[in-house]
Amino acid sequence: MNELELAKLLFPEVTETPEDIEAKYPPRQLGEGAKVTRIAPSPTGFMHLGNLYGALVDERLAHQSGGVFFLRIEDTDAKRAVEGGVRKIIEAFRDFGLRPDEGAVIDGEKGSYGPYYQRQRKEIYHVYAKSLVERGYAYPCFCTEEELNEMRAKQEAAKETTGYYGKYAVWRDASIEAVKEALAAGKSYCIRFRSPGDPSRRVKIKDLVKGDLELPENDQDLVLLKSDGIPTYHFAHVIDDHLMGTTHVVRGEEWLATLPMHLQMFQVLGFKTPKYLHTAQLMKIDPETGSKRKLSKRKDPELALTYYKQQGFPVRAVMEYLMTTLNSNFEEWRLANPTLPYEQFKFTTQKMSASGALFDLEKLEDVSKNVISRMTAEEVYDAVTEWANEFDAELYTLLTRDPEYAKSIFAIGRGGKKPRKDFARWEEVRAYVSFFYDELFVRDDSQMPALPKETISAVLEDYQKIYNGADDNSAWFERIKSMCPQYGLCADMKEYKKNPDAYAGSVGDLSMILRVAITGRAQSPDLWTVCQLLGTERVLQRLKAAE
RNA sequence: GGCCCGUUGGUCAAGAGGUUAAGACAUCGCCCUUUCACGGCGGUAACGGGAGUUCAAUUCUCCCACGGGUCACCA
Repeated sequence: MNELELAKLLFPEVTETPEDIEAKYPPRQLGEGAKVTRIAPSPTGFMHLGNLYGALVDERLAHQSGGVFFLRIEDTDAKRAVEGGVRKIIEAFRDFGLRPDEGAVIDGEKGSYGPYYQRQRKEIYHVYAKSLVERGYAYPCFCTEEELNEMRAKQEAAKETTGYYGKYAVWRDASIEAVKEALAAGKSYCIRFRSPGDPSRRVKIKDLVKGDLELPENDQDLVLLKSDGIPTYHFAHVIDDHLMGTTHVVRGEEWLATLPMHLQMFQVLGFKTPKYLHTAQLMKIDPETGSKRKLSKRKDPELALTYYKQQGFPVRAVMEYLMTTLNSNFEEWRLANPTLPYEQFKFTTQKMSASGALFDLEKLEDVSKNVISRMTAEEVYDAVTEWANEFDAELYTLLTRDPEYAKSIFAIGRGGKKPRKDFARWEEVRAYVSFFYDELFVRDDSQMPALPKETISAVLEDYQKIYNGADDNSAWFERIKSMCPQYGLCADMKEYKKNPDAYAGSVGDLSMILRVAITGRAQSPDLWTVCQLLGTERVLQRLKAAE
């Protein structure tokens, strides 16, 4: 078989050589140890937590080392592409604060190692494919889908390894006449790799997450170019990451099985192999079966990035949560450095876990509460209104009607050494602030203390007479205490705890009556502060309404 | 089924031959307190099983079990 003739026959349009292409992608001029990483999603229109998880590793690795982090769109599968999918990807990364230095952007792309859309790189792949044919490392295969299915069925029945390899690689050693004949007949074909591998031999590779690996060599004649001339992931990965100068490939561990293929191609093409990081899958406990399983797009809404946006988790909270699962020493660092941005944490691949992390929503909420507690009232206000503008129109209207009032609500218990942690998501703000707005206020009388109705009514009525909005915190509380004796309540909690039977109740009960009347519920921030914000008129109104 | 990866409390996890087997979340109790929250103190709770190597194994080796992944002209 004449390889040169075959190559010319298959790729008449290709005039360039690999050397020509290489010349257009000079090595990057970066500092010592600078890492080049990439996030390479398919435009399926669905961004999930796993994408973000990997992207954060990429971003940190690159930016921590003075390297480059770029976004490449893997749109080689026309069937799965979704209208507007690319836009969603770009927006999702932007929303979560991950900024690629190069690659696809909203209207086009930036950077000099493009194109960053694989469909636009067709000619490049063809140059390398042609070169492989010339060198005897690739050949056309005219098998139809039916033929391949049949072959697989036979292999399964015979309990043999399935696939296109060895004696099953029927076009591997076809004569040039046979190829010409098939071509003349207009048969559809793909270009396959002529694998030099032998599965009884093993390849050794050190994965930065998984450690030392020993895998059987690949002997599958995988498809390089599909019949439409577009490459498969495998071929595109090798060519692109070589040309774009990727130093570290971060991807999910589902790629481990095909790693030997990729290593083999890097070798045959004479490319330097990048470092690999195969990250563990994010798992969750299936509520139905109770067992651990991979997060699934279909079953788990919390996997979609849009879920976090809707729920109103602050971006930083999601990123910090991801950091805690990514690097086990992050939490320790965070405790020691409560106010530093996570970007200052030294992220290392050594601390990455090789086993799959269970996604833990409760932990996320805890992280989120901490993140929110560190924000200023102003920042909370901005974030909540931005969220409400999209997801809760009524709340948005109420908050923006009087921004200063809203900010003073968020300022309660904030800024000190022990900030309150009332909510983890913006979605919870509505309930939290409800009693500050008459439109949202609801009183739950079942929260009233177990005292006779007459006592409760009397307290409410009497308090209206003596309430003074000008009281400071201690004068305010003294006044409440002074009311106690007339209802047989104990004004001193310590005394009450010693002799609970001597009294009908305590100042705590009296306070609770007022609390429920004013806030509608048994839990609220400091009542005096709440009253100050509500203003005398509304306080009296609510006391009266509760009588 | 073949191949590959993984397995420390309910969850995330540190530990890399000799430890009272960290810490965080969750949970429970106590304290602080007019409620809640915050905070403080304390409790319950773990090395999947079996062989082997060794004076010593959670840590090394092998087998098993379990969980996961992968076996496409999808990524």
